[in-house]
Amino acid sequence: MAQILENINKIVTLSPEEELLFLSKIEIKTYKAKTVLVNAGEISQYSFFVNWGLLRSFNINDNIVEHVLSFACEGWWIGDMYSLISQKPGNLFIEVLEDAEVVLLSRENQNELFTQIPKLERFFRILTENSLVAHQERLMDNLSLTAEERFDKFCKRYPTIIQRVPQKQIASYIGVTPEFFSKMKSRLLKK
Amino acid sequence: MAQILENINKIVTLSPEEELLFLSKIEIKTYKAKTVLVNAGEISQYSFFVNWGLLRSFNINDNIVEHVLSFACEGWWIGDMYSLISQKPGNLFIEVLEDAEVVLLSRENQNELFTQIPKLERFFRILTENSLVAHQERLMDNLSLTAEERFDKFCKRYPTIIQRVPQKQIASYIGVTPEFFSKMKSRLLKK
DNA sequence: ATTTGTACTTAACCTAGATTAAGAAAGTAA
DNA sequence: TTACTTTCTTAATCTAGGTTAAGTACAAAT
Repeated sequence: MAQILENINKIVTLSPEEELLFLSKIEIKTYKAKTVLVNAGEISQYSFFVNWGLLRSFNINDNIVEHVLSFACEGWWIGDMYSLISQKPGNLFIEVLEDAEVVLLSRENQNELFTQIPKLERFFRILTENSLVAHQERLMDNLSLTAEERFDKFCKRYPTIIQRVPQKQIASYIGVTPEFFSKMKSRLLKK
Repeated sequence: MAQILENINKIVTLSPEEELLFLSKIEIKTYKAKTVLVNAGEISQYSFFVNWGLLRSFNINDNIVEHVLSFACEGWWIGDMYSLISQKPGNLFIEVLEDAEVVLLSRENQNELFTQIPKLERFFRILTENSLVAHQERLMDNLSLTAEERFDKFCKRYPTIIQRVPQKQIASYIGVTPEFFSKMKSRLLKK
């Protein structure tokens, strides 16, 4: 039930009172697959932590092509950070891919918690640092690796995701069309 | 002299004593152009804040091609975040492009400051959040925009950088070869 | 059971950008 | 001032990956 506390306590140590305070600030909801939690154009109010199930964030460009920014399964956070921190309309959609139980933490509550429990600000500071490093690496990979190499890295890094999402979404994540992904895959199988 | 304090006070408010404590934890150095502050393969110990001058971070892939991750001029931070937080050998080089005065903040001192002055942890949390958002956008841009559109965005976002660095490094930042960049540029001039 | 939609494949053709190579500018060092 | 190095340009050729289009394989919905 409180696996989110477990997740937090891997990085900082909350006292029982702090844990209670934290729990009083969150909501838990379950969603069916295909539910859209955040729409582009809206101002985001929530970060999401996945207890179980699977979500993704993506944008849609002018040519009506989707690009997957991230997947989030058990134990991962997801949100439209740009909209959350700027409080301007975001560019991301966040959608449920598999029925999911999700912890909702509102921006206001999060900011209150930051002053009430500095250790939580540390937790999110570290979380954000790790996310930044991952994005920097993905950016450099997109600049210097081939699609095949990016796919290879994706498989090693997120072996469980591959079984769980339609392959066109993996194609989108690594930055190729579904058609090319299919061609590449059959090429790899021949080896 | 203390423009770094000005920079911090735009986001959080330090008391005079906190400012003094902070100043006691940093070093200021000047470097000549072409100095390399961080080498790939080394474990990074410092974050850098640019008082004046210009730095860049980049990596070199297996084919000996450079890819610029970021530029940093007056008022910007730069560092090899991956190596700093993991304390493993990094993949980045950080190099001085124009003679520069730089504030050095060691990882140890930064961590001490985080506990001594929680507001500083907030400052860096917000800084990291903003950087993450910028990297997310750049990632999506690389997936969905043409080289020309990325160049256009770069010009609007960093108008001063263009005058100051060799164009092959802008090419590298937006993710094209110098030859293609040159072709694209002359194509744009004809319009 | 049949339609409807969504995911995946295959193949022909196309293009943005890479590669290779060579020369012109321009900065730097002696 | 000359020589050396680095940057930039131009042009021919090449390729990773995109586009278009048609067909297949399932699910899910009626």
